[in-house]
Amino acid sequence: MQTLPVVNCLSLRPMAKKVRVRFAPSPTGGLHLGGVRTVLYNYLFARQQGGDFVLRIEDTDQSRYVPGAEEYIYECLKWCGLQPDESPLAGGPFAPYRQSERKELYRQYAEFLVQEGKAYYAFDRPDELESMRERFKTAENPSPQYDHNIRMQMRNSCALTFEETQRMIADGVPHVIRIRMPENETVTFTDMIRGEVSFHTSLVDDKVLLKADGMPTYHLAVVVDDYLMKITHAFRGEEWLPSSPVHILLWKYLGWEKEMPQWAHLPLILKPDGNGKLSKRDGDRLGFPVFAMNWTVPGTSELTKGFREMGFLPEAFINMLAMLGWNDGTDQELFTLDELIQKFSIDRVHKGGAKFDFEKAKWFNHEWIKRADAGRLKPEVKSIFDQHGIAATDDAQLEKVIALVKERCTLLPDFVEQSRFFFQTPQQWDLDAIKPKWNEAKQTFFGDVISYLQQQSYWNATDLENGFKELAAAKQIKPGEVLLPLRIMLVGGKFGPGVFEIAAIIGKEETINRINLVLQQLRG
RNA sequence: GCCGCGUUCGUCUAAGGGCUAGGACACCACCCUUUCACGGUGGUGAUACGGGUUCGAAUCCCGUACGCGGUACCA
Repeated sequence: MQTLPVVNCLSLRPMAKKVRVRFAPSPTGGLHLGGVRTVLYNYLFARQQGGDFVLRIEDTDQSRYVPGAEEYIYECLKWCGLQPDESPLAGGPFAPYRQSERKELYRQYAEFLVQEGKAYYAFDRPDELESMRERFKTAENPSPQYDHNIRMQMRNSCALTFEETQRMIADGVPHVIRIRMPENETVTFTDMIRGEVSFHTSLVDDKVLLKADGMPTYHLAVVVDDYLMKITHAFRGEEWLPSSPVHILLWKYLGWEKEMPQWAHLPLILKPDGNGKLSKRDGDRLGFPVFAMNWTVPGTSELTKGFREMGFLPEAFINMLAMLGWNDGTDQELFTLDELIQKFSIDRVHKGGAKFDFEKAKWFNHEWIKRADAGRLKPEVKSIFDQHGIAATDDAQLEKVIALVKERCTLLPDFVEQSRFFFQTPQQWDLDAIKPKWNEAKQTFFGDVISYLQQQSYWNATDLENGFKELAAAKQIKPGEVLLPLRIMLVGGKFGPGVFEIAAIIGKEETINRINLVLQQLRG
């Protein structure tokens, strides 16, 4: 008997290449919303496919090195719960994961391309490049490229003789290696999000592959490292789409075409007003965060606020980001990370850019706070209380308070305003809300309330409420007339959970104390 | 300029040739609530434009407009 075909299929499954994705930021500053979303999509895909998620640091531009930026990235990923399987910090089978530490590795590939005639040495100095651009600049072509049209007019190994080239290299003349873009080819590939995309090579410039300082550019490094690290799927921002033909040609020229990852160019996150990519500036201007966490430019006091410090829950932050450009096809908007892993699919990623809406972001956070149980919220709330000098020593009581006020909190710091009066006697009261309707009868009534409360041995919300209302009825006062004053006395303002819940928590002594305090002020 | 990618309520989006184009945020109104919230009900509000193809187009094709991205020895 032959094996059933379906069994054959299954047995072939494990042979399929293991999914490996990477997030490859350059450590130049805070981690932007869009960056975190790229991490997220990478992570979701990797987890769903049982693959690996790699963090690779693209620090090939030494002039843009910013101390602390790399640590900041680790911290962000940790906060978001999107930890890489391999990274400079965690190590892994393909170390090093920092491109600056892989510097020596890239040159051989660039030299190989030169030998193959797919790349060439170029000796042009920066000022020569600039004057070239000046010289060829016209109204129709405001930014001339270093391409096949002008290649032969520059100082490079295409235009110079073999001997001249060799001599200059021997003399140590600084040079770069550029890719030699073909003059008349069409590069076509299938993007997982956009479908078939094609470019004509005559319109793409001879990009620098290896810089004069020996460092690769992004173009070379991304191809070499994705190959060496066995990356199977490459997710990146849409801004990379125009240079994708260079990368695809590189995969081909290096002889790795069969190993090339599948590409997915993610839509951009746009500023809420007007158009354009969302930038740190927009956040400052409009008053919302753009970075995941606070970021201070080293050596300055220039602080950019982050979502974490502004009081977002990581669950909400991730959820919100996931929905910016993706949905599962149903009306569901609230997803846990596990649900996202289960349901994420690249073909449901939207093609167009999405304007960032801070109001919606806050809504996600509010929903997550409402859903979270008090225990989950406790560490965050405690730390915020610490910052505001609120001492919550009794854990059980703190949890009660959190449960009572969380539906009124959109951002974590809202817990301060919403629950300070549980722990501290109000310093100010909204007396204007009581005064207009205040009279002798009410003054007397609250005196009676105090005597009543003093006699109570039971102290819970239900009994207090019943007792208070009975007393009011006995004194011929409508509960509605005295409930608001009572609230102001206990809370200080017109907000907060049920008054008797509050009285139950702050206790007999403090309740009476607060009533007294306000009564005195009302008398004076 | 050139190249590429986009375009459904103000915003995020659903609808992959067939209903009054659905949901969410925000906004407004009402209900609940003797505070504030939560919750509930309802409302305003969109297929950029022009041509095709088709019995029928938000959906497929072409063009235009608009937006964005790229056009660095930055990523």
